[in-house]
Amino acid sequence: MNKQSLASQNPCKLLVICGPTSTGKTTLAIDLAKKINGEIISADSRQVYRGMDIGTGKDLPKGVKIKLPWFQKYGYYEVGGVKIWGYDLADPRHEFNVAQYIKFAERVILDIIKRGKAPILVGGTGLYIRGVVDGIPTASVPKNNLLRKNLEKMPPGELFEKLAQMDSLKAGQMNASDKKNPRRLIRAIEVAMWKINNIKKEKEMESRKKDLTVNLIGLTAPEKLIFKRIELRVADRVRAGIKKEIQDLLKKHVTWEMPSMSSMGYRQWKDYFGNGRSQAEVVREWETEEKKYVKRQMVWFKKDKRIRWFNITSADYPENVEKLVEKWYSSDRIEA
RNA sequence: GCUGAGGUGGCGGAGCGGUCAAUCGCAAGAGACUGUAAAUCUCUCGUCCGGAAGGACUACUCAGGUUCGAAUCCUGACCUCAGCA
Repeated sequence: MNKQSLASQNPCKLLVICGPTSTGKTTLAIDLAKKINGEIISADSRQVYRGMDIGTGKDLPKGVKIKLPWFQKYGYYEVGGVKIWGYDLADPRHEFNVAQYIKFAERVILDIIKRGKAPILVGGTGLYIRGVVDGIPTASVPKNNLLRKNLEKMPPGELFEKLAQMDSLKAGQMNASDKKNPRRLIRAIEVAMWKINNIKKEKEMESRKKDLTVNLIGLTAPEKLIFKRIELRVADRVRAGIKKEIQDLLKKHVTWEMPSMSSMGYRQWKDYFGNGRSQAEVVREWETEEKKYVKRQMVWFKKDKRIRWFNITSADYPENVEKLVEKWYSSDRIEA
């Protein structure tokens, strides 16, 4: 089979811009979108929550409101004439997960392509990007609250034993770290159990295939610079009113235990409200957490060899990205 | 100046005669990740050799002392904090 025919089988092109936090992914994406007639889909596990704007860095210009087409339950923001999807998908009182995200993203991407525009997936949540780009076969296996509750208190060793009995293959694949990770073990058991009860569906699940050609672009910078930016950004967010944002959330019955509130820039304030923790301390910890997060992100992204990295300290990086992207869009060739 | 408490690894903080290179937490470094992913989890963490087992060395403010043996007991010096002046 030659390249031409492969290309015709894969008409959908998805540009991905990823990388650690505060490298200017969205800014770059907006500029690119203007040039290639694109629309942005945010791949960010926190920006999906409504009312969590300052802390998650949605960076929306003042007064911009979400636009909700009457026939859809999700909408977009328009920044500089560019549509951004993927914000405000969920109520912060509810939990949100990759499966929901994938479903959402696939629908929007398809819609964007149908309208003749170029989808640009932008974000720092590696798992969400992977979900869209490569798919996660077990993502559709629903959670089982009763099971989770029952297993909650079980020590990792016992959980592992249980998993080994139900799905020895999966158990064998688990690495040393995950064998001690209760959350992962419980999910694995959940999946194993579901498979036992849904043998037919499992086959269907595996046969689903992606019909996308992707181009992954990563933005980086020297760690020092990223850290500096983080400090500035945290200070900005305090100034912009993160405290009020949190108070508003609390008023709307969002509580500290909810997954949404485990976000950086939120959870650190818990003891500030009530336990007399100082703002300086909150800010310090917030900065530290952001820095640790950058490292985790890099560990994740580094492993994906498809990503082409651009250092944002080189003055001509936007041009270089642009050139690459334009070339990619104009060719039918599939990227390796 | 007096009285009380205390000085332990980058920080917080255990240990209170031997099993202590020193529980634990944080920070730091490395890494994992297939429905919570900004989440969760793992490993390393005095120095040197070793993949590890292990070994060598230097350590619990400083200086002496008691003891077979001291981070742990005694004396003094320096410093910190709290209360009284």
